[in-house]
Amino acid sequence: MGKRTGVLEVAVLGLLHESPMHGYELRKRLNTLLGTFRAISYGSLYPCLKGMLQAGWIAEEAPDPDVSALGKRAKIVYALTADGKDHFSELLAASGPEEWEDDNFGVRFAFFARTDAAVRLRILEGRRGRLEERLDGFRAAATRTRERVDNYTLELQRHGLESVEREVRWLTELIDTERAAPRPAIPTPTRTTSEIPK
Amino acid sequence: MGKRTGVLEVAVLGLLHESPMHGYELRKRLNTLLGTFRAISYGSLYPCLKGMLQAGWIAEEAPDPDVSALGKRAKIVYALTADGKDHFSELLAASGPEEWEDDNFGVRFAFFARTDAAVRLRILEGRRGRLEERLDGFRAAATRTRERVDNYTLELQRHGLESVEREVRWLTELIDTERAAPRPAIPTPTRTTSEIPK
DNA sequence: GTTAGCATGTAAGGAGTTACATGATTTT
DNA sequence: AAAATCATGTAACTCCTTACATGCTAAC
Repeated sequence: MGKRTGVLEVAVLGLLHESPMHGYELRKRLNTLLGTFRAISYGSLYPCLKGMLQAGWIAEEAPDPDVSALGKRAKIVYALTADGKDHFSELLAASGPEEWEDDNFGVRFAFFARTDAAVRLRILEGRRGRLEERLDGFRAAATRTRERVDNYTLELQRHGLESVEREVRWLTELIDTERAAPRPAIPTPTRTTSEIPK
Repeated sequence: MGKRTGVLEVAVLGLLHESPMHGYELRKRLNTLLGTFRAISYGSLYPCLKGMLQAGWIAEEAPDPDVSALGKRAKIVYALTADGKDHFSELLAASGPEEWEDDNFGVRFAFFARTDAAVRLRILEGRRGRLEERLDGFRAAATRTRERVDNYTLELQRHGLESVEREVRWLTELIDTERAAPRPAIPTPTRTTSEIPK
């Protein structure tokens, strides 16, 4: 299935890969993972979980018997299935142009520890290339529009340019480090999924 | 009407405020204005123009008679109406929390030259405050999650933190400059709209 | 004369948001 | 006993994108 995989799905898979969790907690972890800016809402998360359940990538864990015995409503804890683990691995193996677009890059980088070293490198270089293209476009536009534009617009463009240049330098450092000492991807999740069959 | 005004609409109004333009050109100017990253597509722009026409903020200029005489299809050139000019002024007068959110801030800043000095200052300070909150959240999360997180995630967060700190310094410089020498908003468009009644 | 770029659009859909609705549990 | 925050969801909507469709015009 060519299901267009959004940032959210990857992030959820990645977090559940570490350990099972319920929706509310997932959302909090998601927001620190994605940087506080991308504030995921429940209106996005729960439908997403629903879809992933149907796809068979995650499953509800058996409710805690201690809690159920007390007549309390147990939290719905989700865990990765074997299929979900496979699916996540496939996603982490991808290194096409989409992986270094603004939105995707963040999530992909966040799970680099589990990503193959060669894929890591390709994504870092891809992103750097993308940003360098952007710099070229910027600078070309700057010489074209010079004088026709007020100081504020100019200042905004200058700041934007510097931000991108800074990110390029950051990427270069990372690439150099990767090349000097390529670390293998960490192989196993902290928890096996064998107990939760599809 | 509480019509939720998107980035696109503000940007179009602002550009047409400088001079009338047709859609294709507008899109190019839009993309350099918004920074090459936010690549507006025709599928967004033309429906947006359509809506703005209906709202009465813009109007089609009379086609160039020289071109029409040759039997060629004239370009559709849009210009601000008096209503559109008013509407744009109202938008530029807004300085609420929405104005310093990531998406809006860029456009608002781009048109600072036409924005009232006091409003400018409030937006800059509002944004800085917003980013500082974000820094606090970041750092709190960092101390909470320390050690529970791998090096890549850590590195991503570190870089994000530094980027935000950098933007805060930038804003502080701008605010200081504004306070030292507050410049009045430039008052008139380069072209009056009196010739294009609603 | 064909490729590249100019110019205008529409239809379908994606990835999320806001606002709403509900109720349990913990803290003050 | 009130307020906060934990916890789970749904419905409607927004803003924008992709992919498509069409044709003109300049450059090589």
